[in-house]
Amino acid sequence: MYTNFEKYDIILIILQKLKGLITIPELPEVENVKRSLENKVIGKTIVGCSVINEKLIKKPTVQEFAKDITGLKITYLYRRGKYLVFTMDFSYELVVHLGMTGLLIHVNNINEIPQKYSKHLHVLIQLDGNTLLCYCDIRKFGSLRLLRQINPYEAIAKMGPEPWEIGVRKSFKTRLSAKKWTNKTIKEAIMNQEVIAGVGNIYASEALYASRIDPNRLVNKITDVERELILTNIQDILQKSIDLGGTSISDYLNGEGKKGQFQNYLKIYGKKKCECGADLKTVEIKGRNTFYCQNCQK
DNA sequence: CCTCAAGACCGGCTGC
DNA sequence: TGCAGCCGGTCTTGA
Repeated sequence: MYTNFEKYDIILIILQKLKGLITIPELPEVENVKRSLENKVIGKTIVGCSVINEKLIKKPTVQEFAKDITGLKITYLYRRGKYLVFTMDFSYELVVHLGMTGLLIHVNNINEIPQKYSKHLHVLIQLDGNTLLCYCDIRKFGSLRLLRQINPYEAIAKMGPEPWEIGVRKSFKTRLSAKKWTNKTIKEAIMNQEVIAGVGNIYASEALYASRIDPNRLVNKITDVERELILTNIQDILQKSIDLGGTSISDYLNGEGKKGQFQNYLKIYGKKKCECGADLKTVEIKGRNTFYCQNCQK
């Protein structure tokens, strides 16, 4: 089926099967969506909008969303954490979150949407030049918000630093030192978007494994050196995944059937055994499945 | 007013 | 074949 992708402008590839688990769009995947999409949509004017499933439109009302977005020109596209933000004329912003199974795809015709997603098409945005920006979502965990720039989206306003922004080390450590985290586990803390942007369940597990730190440890027991190490590993792992994710999308477009290379570098998430040979443990932290090695992570 | 844990939201998939 | 339960990012709810 991958050969079919050759003629499609696939913007996001998700649902890579991994021992019963799935990869969901976290920072690296959303970054690749942004890079793939920006050249296609910047400068385009929205000439129409159809909302098939109203549940995904969070702001404003569905009727207002479709009416207000029509006629706006997309001037810029950026990523903030796991959110995609389309900057528009007249100080509007379209804020999109892909949830777990969101797909943003730019096509000439809705028939080009992969079959798997076509029955989960929820929002159709017509661009000038007769192309379509489609939002599909199997589990409907995603969201679209059309906002005025003067009223920033709260989740983004209070979001922690981007992993590579200037001052991230200081900001990360300051936020991690907040009273609310002292008796929480380190994994829960780094998964929270207010501590650092873009880290989800998979990358939290991987970064803590790379840091040799037990995800169950409480934040107030994590030394300053260890906090630095965690941030460094978050940066390295996310960057590597961004780079590999780009390769993956390119492979799909080329119809080579490759599933991307990032999963080949996973050390812990979804695994049964550690590289050291020990059986991995799983524990539920904040309702999320957490993998770690009792031998390597202390 | 605040914090915060738990529940809700979903449907493809697995396993019994 | 049927169906309960798993999975998880974010928002909502209620204590």
